[in-house]
Amino acid sequence: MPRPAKVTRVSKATRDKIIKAASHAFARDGYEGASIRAIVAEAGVNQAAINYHFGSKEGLYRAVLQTALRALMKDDEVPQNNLPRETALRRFVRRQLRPMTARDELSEYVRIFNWETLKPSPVFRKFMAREVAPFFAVATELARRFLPSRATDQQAVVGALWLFGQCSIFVRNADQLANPPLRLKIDERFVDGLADTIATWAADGLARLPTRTRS
Amino acid sequence: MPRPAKVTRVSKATRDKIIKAASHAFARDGYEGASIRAIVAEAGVNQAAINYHFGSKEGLYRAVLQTALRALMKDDEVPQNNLPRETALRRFVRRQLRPMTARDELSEYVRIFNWETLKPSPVFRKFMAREVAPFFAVATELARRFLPSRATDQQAVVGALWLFGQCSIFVRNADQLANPPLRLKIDERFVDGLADTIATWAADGLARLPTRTRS
DNA sequence: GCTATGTTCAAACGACCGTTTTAATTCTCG
DNA sequence: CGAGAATTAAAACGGTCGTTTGAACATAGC
Repeated sequence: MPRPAKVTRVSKATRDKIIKAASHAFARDGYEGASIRAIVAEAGVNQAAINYHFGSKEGLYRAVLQTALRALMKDDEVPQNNLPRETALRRFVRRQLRPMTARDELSEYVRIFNWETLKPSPVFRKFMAREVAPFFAVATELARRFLPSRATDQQAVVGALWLFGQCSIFVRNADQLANPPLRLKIDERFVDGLADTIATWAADGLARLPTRTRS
Repeated sequence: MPRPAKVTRVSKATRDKIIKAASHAFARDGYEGASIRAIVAEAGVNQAAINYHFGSKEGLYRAVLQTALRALMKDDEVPQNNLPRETALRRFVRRQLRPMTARDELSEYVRIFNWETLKPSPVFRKFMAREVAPFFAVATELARRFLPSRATDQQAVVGALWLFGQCSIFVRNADQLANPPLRLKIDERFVDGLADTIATWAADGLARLPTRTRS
């Protein structure tokens, strides 16, 4: 099981092609469902290249998760505390909804994480346990700006989770919304309006968080 | 590919054992991830029994979906329109949250449907397209009781979906909530409180559905 | 009890899986 | 340029998958 020591120009190109194709495959079929043969076919590289460059399928998945997390956190890492909380919330929601229309890398990454929430892979558990924390912290901070000052940490976490949930349900079901029997036309304007709606609901909901939640 | 003509006593027992084990497996690993060999091992039957009784893995999955849907719709089919809308909403939410604590068949069925929302199987698309409709209609009707009278059908559908989403995100992440770093103690009392919270939020949110949503 | 039919069983088939091996090719650098 | 390392390539390995086969077993009806 040789592994590259020096990283040459060509090998980097191969690595990038593999990761790109692997993101496609893992997003579409999940970790177990995606096959190495399908990935190398799409990437146009040899099958052994994956084991050579990443050691194993797990190693490749680790690399994809790394790439995904970096891309997803890129703009969220700087909490927009300088903005009015309503504006910050609206932007957060809109960003979460972006995969509904943007069929780009970002929506693939979101899908990979959706797979992980349903059946976490061992790779994910080990690798992500700490890396996701700061990403989640942004949402928690955002939620706290709307919560009553007496809210506990746990309530803030629940609020943040609630926030993610309201967005992700639409992202997850975007295709079903677009198809019969609903046939919603999901374009930028629709998502903009939806972001307004969710932001409004969420702001109201967080502000009146019942203290009974942790009864 | 022989199939049973008469259904005898013994064959029904075998069928039931298989369906029970298959529900376990499909809920845990999804349709593709679950293997026939694992199912028959858990059921304690021969491997060929599945092809004999259900024709194929797809046929078995169809039977499981049928069982699951029947169980999930059992009490929801009768819309509780005689109750005050707040009570009906609270009960609906509480029922949706039931799998958080009830580690019984019902929670397995919910998990199977979670798999399908992430990657619908051909079986599901064909079989469920119409069967799910009445189940979803109950939620839509419930949402409509809170919406402004001017709300369109599509807004009611979005409201219903929003309702499902608020519940399912907690169901889906129940395990993560219970584990570090949160360590929430998810018992009946917690879920009761959570149901109150969600019902309150949802009632408020639906009542002030912005008309811009369908811009 | 015998026959016919329903049901179970062990074994095998071909296909696909992730990984390894071995050899050829390409690149890097003195 | 040429030696040595890095990378690609093709083929094969062992394993699991869903399905099929053909014989053994259990059951029902006359």
